[in-house]
Amino acid sequence: MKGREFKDAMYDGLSKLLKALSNPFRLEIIEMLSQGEKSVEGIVQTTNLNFANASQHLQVLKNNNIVKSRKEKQYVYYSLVNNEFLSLYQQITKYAIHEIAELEKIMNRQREDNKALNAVNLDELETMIGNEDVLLLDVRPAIEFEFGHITGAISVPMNELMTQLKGIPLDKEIIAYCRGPFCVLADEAVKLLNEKGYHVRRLDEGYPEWKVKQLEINQ
Amino acid sequence: MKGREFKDAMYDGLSKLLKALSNPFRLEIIEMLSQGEKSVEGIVQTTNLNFANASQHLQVLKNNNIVKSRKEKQYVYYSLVNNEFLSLYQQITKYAIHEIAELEKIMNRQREDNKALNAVNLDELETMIGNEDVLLLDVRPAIEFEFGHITGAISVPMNELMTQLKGIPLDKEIIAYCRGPFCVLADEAVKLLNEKGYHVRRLDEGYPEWKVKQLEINQ
DNA sequence: CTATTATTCAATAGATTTATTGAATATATT
DNA sequence: AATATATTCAATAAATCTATTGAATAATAG
Repeated sequence: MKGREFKDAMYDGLSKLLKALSNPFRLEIIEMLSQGEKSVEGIVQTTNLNFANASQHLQVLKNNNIVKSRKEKQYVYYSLVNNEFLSLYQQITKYAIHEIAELEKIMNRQREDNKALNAVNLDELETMIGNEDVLLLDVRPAIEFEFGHITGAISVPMNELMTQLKGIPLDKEIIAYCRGPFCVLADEAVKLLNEKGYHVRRLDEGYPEWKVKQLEINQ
Repeated sequence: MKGREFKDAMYDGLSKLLKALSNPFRLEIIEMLSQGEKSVEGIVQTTNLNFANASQHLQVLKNNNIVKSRKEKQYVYYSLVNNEFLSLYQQITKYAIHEIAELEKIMNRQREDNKALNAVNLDELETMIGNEDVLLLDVRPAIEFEFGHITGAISVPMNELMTQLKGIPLDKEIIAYCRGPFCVLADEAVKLLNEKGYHVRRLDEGYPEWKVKQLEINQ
């Protein structure tokens, strides 16, 4: 293989990976799968995609080694191929949030609207964990909490927050978190709890980011 | 802005960045610009693109805040927008090389063909720098060496290697490097020098990777 | 002022990507 | 066996991306 052919082959392969990532729906699917495996139906429920379309996007991700699948009964469960990919995805989103001015602006407006501007970051969270006066609140759906959650968190899914208010102490500092920086569940939780008089902030990232950070610490 | 609109806006913005990156020629342009600024003609010379096409790809990169340009006389000089982007690009390529089996295979074959399999990595290089018996050889074009090079390296552009052989000592361990992991200049240098009896290996990455590593160390 | 060089613009055809639709397949339930 | 459910497949039209071509612009040199 001549030098030119080699370069072409490498850039071709790299661009195929990036092409597979360069679609907003597929990015959203990746975020969903970074919470744990999901059936196609699970994907359909939390995105605006129909079955055939979701399946098609999942094929693209699978053909590019971004997700893998296993079949159980009539269901096909998809999940991210490994933590290395998850880490790469997070590095890309982190860059986008901090270096693309337009995205930074949109994000600030979203957080402002939901009184979630003074978010806690993962480093700050670390110093707070174990503190008796801090309550870590996971507002994702229960199934995602079961697949994995930040140590010490309690699960109160966003759609049950109103009915479970009595279980949440008014005198603690509450940190709400969800799927990641693009997830709005924690924003909604902050807004709602704030109006009820709670002292609450959101984590600026989510469970998958915490998980990757733990992996890096323990390696 | 409703939660759904927010998510859509963020994933849209992120996918636009990735779309701008998902073209093999644009990736090659990025690698060229990570050596320092270049005029459109400079890009045309080292890629297989014609002027209009190169200019078009450069516009795409510019519109997505990946490169910036300045005009001097009749020339337009393009460069990467900042080191944060350079670092992201390198993280993506690093993932591709190590986690995409097909690319890893192609790369190993390329290195095997050019006797460059036992490459030195940046950590190993660090322990060798300053050693009197090690000669660090930059085989990129002279202009790229001038824009920046690894401390202590000497410049012998690949196309002058044959004529400058007498200046290269036979008794030293030689480490050749060039633009990065996809660059074949160092492979060719290893092959040529090897056949002439030199003790030579290549750096598995290139000058831009060394530069980003220095930035991280000094921050 | 004219010619030359570097770059961009504009138009277009071909290739690729995507959403939609309806049918096909596979597994479980009755 | 018949039905229901979950998923994939196949075909297609619309949208987008890309390379090519030739013209337009801008700066310099003669």
